[in-house]
Amino acid sequence: MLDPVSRVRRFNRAVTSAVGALDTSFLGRGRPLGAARVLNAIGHGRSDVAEIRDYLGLDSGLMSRLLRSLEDEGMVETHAHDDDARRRVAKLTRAGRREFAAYEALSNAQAEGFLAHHSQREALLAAMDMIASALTRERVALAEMDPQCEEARYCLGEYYAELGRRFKQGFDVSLSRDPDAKDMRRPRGAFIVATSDTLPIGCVGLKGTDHGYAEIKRLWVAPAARGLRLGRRLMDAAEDTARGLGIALLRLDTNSALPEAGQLYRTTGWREIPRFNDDPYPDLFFEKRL
Amino acid sequence: MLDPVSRVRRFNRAVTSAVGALDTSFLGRGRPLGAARVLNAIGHGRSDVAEIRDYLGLDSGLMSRLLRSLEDEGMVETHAHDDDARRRVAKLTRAGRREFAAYEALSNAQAEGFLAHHSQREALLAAMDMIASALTRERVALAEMDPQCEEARYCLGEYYAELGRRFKQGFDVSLSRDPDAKDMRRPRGAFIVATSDTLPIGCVGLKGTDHGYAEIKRLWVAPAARGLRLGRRLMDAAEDTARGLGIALLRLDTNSALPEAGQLYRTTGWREIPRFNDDPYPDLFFEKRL
DNA sequence: GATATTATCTGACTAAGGTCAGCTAATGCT
DNA sequence: AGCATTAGCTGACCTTAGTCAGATAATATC
Repeated sequence: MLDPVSRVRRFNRAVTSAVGALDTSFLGRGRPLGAARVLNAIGHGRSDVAEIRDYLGLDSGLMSRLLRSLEDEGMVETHAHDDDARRRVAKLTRAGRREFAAYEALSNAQAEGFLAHHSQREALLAAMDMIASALTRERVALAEMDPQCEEARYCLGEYYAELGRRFKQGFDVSLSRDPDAKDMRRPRGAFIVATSDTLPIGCVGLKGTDHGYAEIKRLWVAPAARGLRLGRRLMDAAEDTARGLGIALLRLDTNSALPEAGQLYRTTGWREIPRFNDDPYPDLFFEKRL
Repeated sequence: MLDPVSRVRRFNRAVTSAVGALDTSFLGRGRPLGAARVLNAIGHGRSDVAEIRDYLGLDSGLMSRLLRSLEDEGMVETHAHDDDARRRVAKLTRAGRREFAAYEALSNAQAEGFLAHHSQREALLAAMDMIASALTRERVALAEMDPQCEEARYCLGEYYAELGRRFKQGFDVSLSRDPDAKDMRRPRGAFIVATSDTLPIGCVGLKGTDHGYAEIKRLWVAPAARGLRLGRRLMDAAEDTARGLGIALLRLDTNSALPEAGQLYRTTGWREIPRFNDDPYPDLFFEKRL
């Protein structure tokens, strides 16, 4: 009853019936689930027939028939691909977009229903984020992004908020040596964001300098994604990027109030060095030769 | 991307594919899912055909055929019920028990796989408990249990641990006026446990005294189940039980370090009264006339 | 004892999902 | 130009899940 495996299995049971309920509500629109899935895949922007087939794991014959039935219903139109007339591209008709919106409304309603009447929404959402991250761990994607894009700004905002909570004296970005966005763009540096199924869950910045080394900045992992060794993956990616840019020496600063960060650096080949800047927040300094 | 509904839907997507993976692994044993479910239901102790049918939501014709196919495979034997020869009782054969064990092993392996390589197991399990409780909120069952049964002891252990964390001075059961188990058994009192799909998630004790009133003791709600208004449900059940036992006056003590408890009492008809015992831990005392 | 109710089973039927071999037309390669 | 490959389509077929109307036998009710 109380061992970890039983708890996971209890969770599985609870979730299985919830998933079944959503499927049932989808059936309410009078269309088999297979066709509804295809329609939704197209609505979410997947247009290439092969891409949809791959995403939904369908046999090509079945896919073809489902697409045909949606065409007969007037929900979908297909055209030959511009570059390759063998390939087909599907798009929603006006009626199809209306139908897709109805499915979206159902999904949203069930999500809202789940949150409704729960007085600890934020805790519940954090739990869901954590589980979704754990379940899709092997599908976490790292990608270089502009340090001023929406995803990056979200990560940095969360990062600053967390420093504010964890530093006794709080954290004020304007007092810190805020890296210039242009120093974290190629070819001087880079900014890497980890996303799990559209949700940003971590980031790291590689900041170019004019002093013969680059700096690692803004390493952050969302609370929901801790325990997945994402920090290590981000650092590996940042170091690889640095190597690719021909950078031979990396430095970083951190604070002893973030022990898990120091621990990560120490176990991945970083060497503690004396203070190399006058930023008021850090009290620990590291260096790594690539 | 970051609004609550998107986060719930991301969770749904993650979980849907995980559930599908478990179903697929079940298919690996060469038996359709329907038959596998019946076999597992029997393995988990459901023997009455009608009970299984009801649990799995199957049509009686379908159920009959699935049971027949399991019999043909030699996994299951059915007999007429002792008291009513119309009813049938199913039990696993030796081969059926072996097959059931194989399914159990699959379920356990996938649960263990989920937990494996995750360095924050306890946080992950707590998140799963919370979500499972929220999903099965309307299926939380309150039942009177013996205050010394396994479920009750688990709840009390968690309750003491939580007091230890929340009281500045810690909590030592032996210093508190630990209610005698016999005072929380009928007809003097009762002990009520809330369970969600086998997991105990809350409790409350009704302790009989010889002073013309009964006391509410050991009200506890698991962290994973907070926000579901379970505390209120437990209190309602305890008060109903007290009424049923002919008790006209209830008292309780609590501590201002547990503000949510005080809040609950104040909004449900309890009236603050002066200290009525010499227990060192409580600093707030309430009374309610039924 | 007759009649109604029940628990389960059987046969007939349907929908949905899925597989597979072969077809057509476009494209890539030499 | 000729051949192989690729993307998608079609027809034939199968399994699973599910529904529904009786049939059968045991039990409950009057």
